[in-house]
Amino acid sequence: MAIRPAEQLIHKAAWLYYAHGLRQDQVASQLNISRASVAMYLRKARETGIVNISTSTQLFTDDVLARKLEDALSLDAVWIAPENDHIADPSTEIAVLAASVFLELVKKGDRIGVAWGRTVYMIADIMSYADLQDVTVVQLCGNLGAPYSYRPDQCTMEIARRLNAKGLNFYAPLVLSTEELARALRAEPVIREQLSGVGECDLALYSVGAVDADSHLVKCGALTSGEMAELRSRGAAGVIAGQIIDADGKVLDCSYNRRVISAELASLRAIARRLMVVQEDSKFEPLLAAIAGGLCTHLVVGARMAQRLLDHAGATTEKAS
Amino acid sequence: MAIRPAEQLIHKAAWLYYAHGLRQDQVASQLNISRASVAMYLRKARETGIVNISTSTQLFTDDVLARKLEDALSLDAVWIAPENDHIADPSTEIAVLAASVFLELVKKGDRIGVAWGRTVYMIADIMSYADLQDVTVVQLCGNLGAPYSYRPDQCTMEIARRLNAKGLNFYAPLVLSTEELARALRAEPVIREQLSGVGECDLALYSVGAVDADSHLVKCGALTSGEMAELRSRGAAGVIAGQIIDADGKVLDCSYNRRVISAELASLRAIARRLMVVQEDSKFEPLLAAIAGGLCTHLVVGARMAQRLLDHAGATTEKAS
DNA sequence: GGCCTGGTTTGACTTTTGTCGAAGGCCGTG
DNA sequence: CACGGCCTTCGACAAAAGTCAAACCAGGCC
Repeated sequence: MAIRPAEQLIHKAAWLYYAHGLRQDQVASQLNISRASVAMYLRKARETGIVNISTSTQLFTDDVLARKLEDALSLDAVWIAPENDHIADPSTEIAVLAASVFLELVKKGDRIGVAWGRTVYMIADIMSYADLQDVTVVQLCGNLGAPYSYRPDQCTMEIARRLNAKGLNFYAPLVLSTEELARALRAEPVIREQLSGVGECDLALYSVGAVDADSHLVKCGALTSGEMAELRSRGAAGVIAGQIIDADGKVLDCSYNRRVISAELASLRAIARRLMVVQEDSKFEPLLAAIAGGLCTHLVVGARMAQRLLDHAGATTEKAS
Repeated sequence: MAIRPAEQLIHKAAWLYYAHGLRQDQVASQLNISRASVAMYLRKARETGIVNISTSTQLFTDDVLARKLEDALSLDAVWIAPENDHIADPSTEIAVLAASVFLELVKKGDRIGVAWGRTVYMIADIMSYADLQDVTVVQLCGNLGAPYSYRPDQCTMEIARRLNAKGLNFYAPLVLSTEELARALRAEPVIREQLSGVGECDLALYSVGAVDADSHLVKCGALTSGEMAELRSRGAAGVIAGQIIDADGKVLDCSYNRRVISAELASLRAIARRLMVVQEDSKFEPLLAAIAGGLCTHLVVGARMAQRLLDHAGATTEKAS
């Protein structure tokens, strides 16, 4: 597609201003337009990712706590969002951090798997725009048509839009009513192709869900709160990409899981960089399960959660020795 | 190494300002410092690459001319710096563009080979700072101790400094007086290791030198202008990483080349991304030679040079058909 | 202890940038 | 061809950011 003249101007203005360091009025006279227009073009350039302003997230990895956690849980990298005193909203803080970390982890040519949830959508919503060309964002699990604005396909699309990337979503329900139908659907070429493509991803972004009545699975009607309670008593510890896992991070053997259309945990584990983001303190056990299952290599959490994880890790190794 | 408190503050200020979008006075009151300090911290943050402002160089690849050149010369990507009307200084323009392109091509964990020359040093000098952690910059060829400020080791070091990367330079002379000594020196473990490490680079940055009396090789006394003229009559077409190549981009069979300590062209060609930058219009033949020898995959040139290259390519294919 | 020295920090000032309503074009439509 | 909607551009004003000399502080040295 040819670049529209307006876009040319935005590029030129951004180039002169940011690369050459001219002032806005100098840019304006170079391009024979008013300074106010330059200001507008520059705003657009920032909004569309033509210019990219990113801040290093080192501060949050360089923490002692973060280092200890990396060692204790043998993760590749951990970022810890502060939660002390005057941080207005810790969960937003975590999302902002996660968005930055995510953008730092994305490389050109990457294929990115994205799951679904409030956290992921919040990150997508906060994330600044970038101009990665040949990036593909794929949806990791089927849809939950629901009164929610953060459906799986929405998460995928929004992130793709922000990155200027190609979005690949598939429109299968997350969960079907019979195992038979799920099996048949998984065998469908379109679906099978999508699911097998997950293993070729370079980067994954997801959170972990809790197994309680507040879970989206319950809210969206995929499970009743009674069923959820039952699964819980049978060892359910968390939800990853729509699937229920036990405390070891293995897929729980249950009818629900067999009725789900989603990427297999094995293909998730095949993704080199798996970024997990957890906002809520209440998701301690689910997170432990996900970590136990080797479902994350990179982790973004709040300070309180980080402390709990470290305490827990310390306690278990102590017991072991 | 522990982060100094001052650096912590820079990080925090940058984070609040750029990631959260607070105003400077809001940042100031959050951190209990004056707004002026915040402004200073932010400048430092930009200068040290803690925040990264980069503008897409798409504008310069999306050119029709650039596309045609990519096809005609079968290069991976070509960037063309405009040279029309009110561009004050085309060669600076090319360097600025090259610096941006270079930064766009660098990925984390890369090993980067850097050659030497006025162009490369100018790029290094203009290039903005970045905070790549595990990047290594290696020197591609021996040193020319000389009254020049852009010696090979300087280029390497400066680029490493800007990227916050590790610089690996080796202190051997570029050219020795006897072939024997050169052979012996190349066999030295330190040198051999460095030279063999070149093949493992992911990215190379160099320009091409002309074979005339203005060449650095002559200016630095490695060759007399008489010798240079003689080599020229024997088919010398350009200089790459200190070595003289013929019109086909092959190493010229001559005593000088045998006395040089530098990366072999074969190991240069083994580098996946080879960014060549040419500023001077006079380097047309040397550039042709380098391209013929497959020594570049990515090219940054001025508009006039681009046009000449395209005309030339058109002429040769016409003749061939 | 007094006294430099180098680097921060500050308040006051200047310059630059963001924004807004109004005016000006451009294009498709009636 | 006039009209209205939509987007761009403009000038002027308000807000924000950059800058600088002076004050300040800590640490090393006499």
